[in-house]
Amino acid sequence: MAENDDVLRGTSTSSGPPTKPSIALPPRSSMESIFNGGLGASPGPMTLVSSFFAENDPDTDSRSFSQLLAGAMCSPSAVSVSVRRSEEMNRLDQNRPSDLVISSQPQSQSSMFTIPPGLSPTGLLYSQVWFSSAPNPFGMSHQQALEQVTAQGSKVQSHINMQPEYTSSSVPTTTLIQFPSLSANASGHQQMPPMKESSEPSHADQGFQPSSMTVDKPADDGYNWRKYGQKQVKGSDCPRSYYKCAHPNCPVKKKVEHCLDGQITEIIYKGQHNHQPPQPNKREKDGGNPNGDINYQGNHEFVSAAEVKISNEVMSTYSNVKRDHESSQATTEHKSGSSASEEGDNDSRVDGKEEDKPDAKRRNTEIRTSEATSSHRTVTEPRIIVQTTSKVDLLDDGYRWRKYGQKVVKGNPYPRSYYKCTSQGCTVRKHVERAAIDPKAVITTYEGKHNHEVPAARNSSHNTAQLRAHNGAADQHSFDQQPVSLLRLKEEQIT
DNA sequence: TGCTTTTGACCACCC
DNA sequence: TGGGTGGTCAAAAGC
Repeated sequence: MAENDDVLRGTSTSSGPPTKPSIALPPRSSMESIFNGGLGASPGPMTLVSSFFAENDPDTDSRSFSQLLAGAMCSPSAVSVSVRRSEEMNRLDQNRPSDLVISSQPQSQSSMFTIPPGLSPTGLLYSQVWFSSAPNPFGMSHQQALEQVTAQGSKVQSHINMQPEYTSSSVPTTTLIQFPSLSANASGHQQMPPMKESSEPSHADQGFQPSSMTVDKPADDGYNWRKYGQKQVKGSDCPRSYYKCAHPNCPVKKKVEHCLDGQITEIIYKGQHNHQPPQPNKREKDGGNPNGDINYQGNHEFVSAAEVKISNEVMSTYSNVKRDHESSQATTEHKSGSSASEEGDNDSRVDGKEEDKPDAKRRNTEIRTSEATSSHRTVTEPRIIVQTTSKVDLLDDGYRWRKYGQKVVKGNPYPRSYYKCTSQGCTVRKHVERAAIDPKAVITTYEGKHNHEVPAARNSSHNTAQLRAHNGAADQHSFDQQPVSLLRLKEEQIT
């Protein structure tokens, strides 16, 4: 999908042939299969980042993280451009989520990527939807790309700031998977009509549009569920259905909110399966899951399999087009590159990793899939959040944050942390993560826009600068009062 | 006939 | 303490 490539580079379609990236990339690893699964040829947003680097500066190794970012941001079309979802971008490609923004923030210490509302770095890392249409010229997973990026950043020793919240001691109690939207309706960007889960043939030339899931049975995540209740949730048009895992003695429940049009707006899993997912057919055993996109990735625990399943479901919805045309290729890749995600392997890794998890995490796990806002009804990317005990933290951007989640991602020994602004009525969230390779490289994602002033006690100049960068970008992108996410790649100082 | 879904009612928790 | 809300139960209905 050349159009996507153009979008990713922030260039127009009129630009010349892409320069071959020269960035040195790590070889593909088994971990990669987590992110590319059957879509193995899919570059993710972080691949995009590395692509930026490479494209604009072949000599990436000699440059700092910031320089790399700056270089990336200073690509001909990206310089000081808040691209947003614009008509121009619409022209470039109507088939991609519209809100991916790559912008330069001159006033910021850090370059920023503005990512679609609700799309967290995790979402980016897991993103396989619309990026999946483009071939991955690097054979690089999103996580690897992130690592690559941050590894570059690690070479720079300036202003490294380790945030004290990065601890692995938090006891997660709840896992959420959210499907924030990638596409804003407010802009009038067209949406696909709700797609049936996987049965309807698709054609790429019809224009692939991401869409929320429409399912006859909610979230076929590999387990069998029995509906035991339904309620109309106040303040929502979407009734909420309650399901229990049909497996005997399995405590897992899930709540599914779906609108009248059938679109699932939220899926919340609670608890953890004490059994293996049923294996209705041999497709998965053969190394290809029913959808051919993502296999079980065997991530620590059963619920992780469910996460992948959910991701799988969504991806399968979105990748119908791709699958129709690339099924043979995908199958080949599955067999060769994703064998680690076959169920057998999954089982062993589930058991093995399980031992490394805090018990509390295994006790109560909840997975949520949702769209970020009611006005963003289109695509969804899995965002994985592990809720932990509530904790109020002061992070160095001046605002008061309450840590509400943390997630350890496979391949990254450092947890991701999730914070909410503690100000009354403020919905801004912050997502902080460290790179797997270099913990000094930190990615902070702000989601939303503060509706209040910085708490005075924390309103230092340094913080103000960061804040300005944050809110400045937010202002820049908070069109239509939609939530925005700012993915900040920055270097912080270890204290 | 048995399983699943629907739906009203009840219960518990939180503010 | 009471009302509101979410979660669950269980009988009825549907398949």
